[in-house]
Amino acid sequence: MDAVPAAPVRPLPATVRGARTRAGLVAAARRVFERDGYLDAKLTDITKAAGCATGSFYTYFANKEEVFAAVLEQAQQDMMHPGMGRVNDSDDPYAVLEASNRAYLEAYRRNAQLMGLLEQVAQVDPEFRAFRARRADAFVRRNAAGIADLQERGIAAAAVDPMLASRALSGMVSRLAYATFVGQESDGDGGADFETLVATVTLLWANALQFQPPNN
Amino acid sequence: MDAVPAAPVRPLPATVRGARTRAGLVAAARRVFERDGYLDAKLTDITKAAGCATGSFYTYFANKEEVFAAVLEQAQQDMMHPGMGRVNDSDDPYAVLEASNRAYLEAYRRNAQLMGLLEQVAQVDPEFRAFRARRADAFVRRNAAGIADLQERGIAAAAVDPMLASRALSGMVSRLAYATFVGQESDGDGGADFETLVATVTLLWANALQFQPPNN
Amino acid sequence: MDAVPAAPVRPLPATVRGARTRAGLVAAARRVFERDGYLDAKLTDITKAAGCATGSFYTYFANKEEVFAAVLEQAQQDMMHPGMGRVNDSDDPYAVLEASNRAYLEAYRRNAQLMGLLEQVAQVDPEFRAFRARRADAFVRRNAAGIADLQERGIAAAAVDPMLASRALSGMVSRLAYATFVGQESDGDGGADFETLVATVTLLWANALQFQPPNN
Amino acid sequence: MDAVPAAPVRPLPATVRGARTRAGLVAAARRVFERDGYLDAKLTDITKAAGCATGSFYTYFANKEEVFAAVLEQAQQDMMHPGMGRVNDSDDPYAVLEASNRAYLEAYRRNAQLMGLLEQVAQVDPEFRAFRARRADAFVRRNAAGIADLQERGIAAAAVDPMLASRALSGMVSRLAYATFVGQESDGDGGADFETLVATVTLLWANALQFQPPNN
DNA sequence: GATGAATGAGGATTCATTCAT
DNA sequence: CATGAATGAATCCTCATTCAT
Repeated sequence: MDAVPAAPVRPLPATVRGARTRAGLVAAARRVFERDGYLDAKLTDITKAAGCATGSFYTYFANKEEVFAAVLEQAQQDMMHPGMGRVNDSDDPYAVLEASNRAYLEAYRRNAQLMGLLEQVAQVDPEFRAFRARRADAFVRRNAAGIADLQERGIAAAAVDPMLASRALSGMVSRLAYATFVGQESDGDGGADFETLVATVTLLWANALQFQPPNN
Repeated sequence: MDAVPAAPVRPLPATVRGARTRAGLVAAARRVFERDGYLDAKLTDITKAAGCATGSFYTYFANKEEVFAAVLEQAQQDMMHPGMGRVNDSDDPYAVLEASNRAYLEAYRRNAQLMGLLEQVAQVDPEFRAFRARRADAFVRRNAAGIADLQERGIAAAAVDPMLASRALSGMVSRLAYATFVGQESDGDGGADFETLVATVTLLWANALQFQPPNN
Repeated sequence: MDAVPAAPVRPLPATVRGARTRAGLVAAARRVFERDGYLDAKLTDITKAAGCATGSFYTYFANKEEVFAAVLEQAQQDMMHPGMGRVNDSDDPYAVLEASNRAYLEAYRRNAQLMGLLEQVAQVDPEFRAFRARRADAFVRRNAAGIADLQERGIAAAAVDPMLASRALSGMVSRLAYATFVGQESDGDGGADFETLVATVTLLWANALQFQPPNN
Repeated sequence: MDAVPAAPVRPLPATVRGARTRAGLVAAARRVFERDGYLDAKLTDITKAAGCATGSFYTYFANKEEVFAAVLEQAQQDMMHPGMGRVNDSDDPYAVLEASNRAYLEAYRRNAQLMGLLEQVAQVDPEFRAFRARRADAFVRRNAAGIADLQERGIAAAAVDPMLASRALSGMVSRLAYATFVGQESDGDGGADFETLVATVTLLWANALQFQPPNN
């Protein structure tokens, strides 16, 4: 589920050589994309960086979108953010929330360049716009479920629609992640240190939902 | 202040005719941009839409960026969001916050297409990236000042760095605005009705900062 | 005689204001041509430099060639080189030759930029190519007549066709003038000092024709 | 040494087909340049003449300058003028001089169109202006060395600075070559026959330096 | 599978010249 | 006479994609 777009079940290379070439292209593509941006990346730059001929590209991909999809796919596992799926744990909800936020922000930071790239591509290619929307939506839904659960258990006291609240709060986190890790531009600091980030975001989130102290 | 980029003090047309042509071009540009997106907009489409010759475009603008800057400039007043600058009013802080959020979201909704466009252009043109960053920063700072004020007055009880909190909460609002008004994509509703939006966002914000009930 | 081309008897301005505008345009044109070169000079730069409207240009000139012709015409008097027309003077032929060369080189030096311009325009516009050829030819013929005269009088002993010799020797001088005063490029010295130039050129010329010492 | 400009070590085609196409483009370019002149030559005319697509041009050259450089390069060997480098031969200096002049003029005549083209391009493109200057300078220096040698050996009696004399006399020859072979313009003859040219130029040169009869 | 040359549609940009005011 | 906005033909150059070797 959540398949990367533009990947029409092209059979993976049969030969070992083929696999190597394809892998080289994907790696080169990621490098070139991160260096030049998606739009300014030329297919020939990618093949040049991969050390193979222009034509070889088309043995494995139909176009730029497809390589980008492959790059994304390759990074997916790492980008999978745990979310708040396990909020109804025996653990302290606040701690769970904090762990979730930390995991999300860490993953974002690790793949910051790629996330920035995805943002760029989404502005340009409808398929990736949809892809991004799907991912965001999954994240939002997971968090919405968590919120609803906390509300039911009386831990989140705020009387808000879980879905809308999740949209707002999940957005708050992802926005901050983008601003901090991608849009650094020049500043140098701009963003507080990582732990402060996690702590603040978690606190705001918990406050917003009016987390109640565990009653026991 | 907060000048739109790529606008190197090109003298405005001296003649009435010139002013009319220029205005026509800006209007046409906005239409074409909103219809085709920034990247797919052809200069000739703009002149065609404006009903003038290709060359006339270059009487007023050096390139696409410059017209886009002009489009932006023309929309600036309306996009000016009041912010929370007057939080320390005699009014109820919660009401002030709500008014501020409503104003922001209304302005965003009114200029949704343009905001989407700006997002797109920012991904492509560093000057507009900087411009967007400047605007966002101004918004964040204003809100940070408001938060600090509320903290001093004991109304906002949460022990958070005002700047970071503002970054997070301002981001929450703008992100939601973008998702709601620009990224509607397909779903018919997707977003709750406008008033619910305002109410929820305001509630989450106030909760996050632990607004205290007015003591009287 | 020796009319500058592209000057189709356009009536000079009737009004005083007109005369002033025209003069301003010619002066501005010379400045712009010398600064940007003929090809890169834009008509609008000229009008801008002259401080008048684009359209005004066409009140006095039909195109770039015509202004350039006017610029040339205005400089003609100064560029008129005395030549060797008076070689059969009572004066010492060597002294006459030297005076002639000095005069030519001085005139060239004074109008070096313009001469370079003319060279450039001649490469581009057939009319000015012809003009330059006419001027060169006149110079050559005058010198050829001088040479023939000296030969008849037994002063120039070399048995050469006067016309061909003049072509060679006149070319020698003008070439050196161009190389020295126009094509300096970078060197800094490149050319010996002016008097050495005159002396050497004169000596070579006299030697080439085997000037005989005055027999008396 | 004496590299043609604008040729940034673009690797020559790897394939035979590539070499053929490139060669075809260079040949076509020369034809078009000679037909239309450098400035009026359109890139598409060149590809059309070469029978290939517009884009193929850019596989081998970045722009007009680069093809022109290639055309020049291809003609270099033939344009290499022997000069007077071997004046201190056992041969009769006069004969050596004459041979040198003949060789120079023959090479010039063979490549007259190209020389004219170079003159034109030099007026327009600084890189080629420098190139022309370099070539001219090499020629001048070689001849200056020859003159100095003759002076030392007492053959050239004229008391002139060898460098300046070479500048003048080399210029005389090249100027005459240009006037004769390139600037023919209209006149049917204009220039005497080739042998007369060689003889006259040689005589004037030898006289100018006051060649002494071999003493034996 | 790999190679890399060939393709060519498509769009931005320039600037001399006109002409209504 | 002066003004300056409007015109639009004309070219350069890019680069994703194909295909013969």
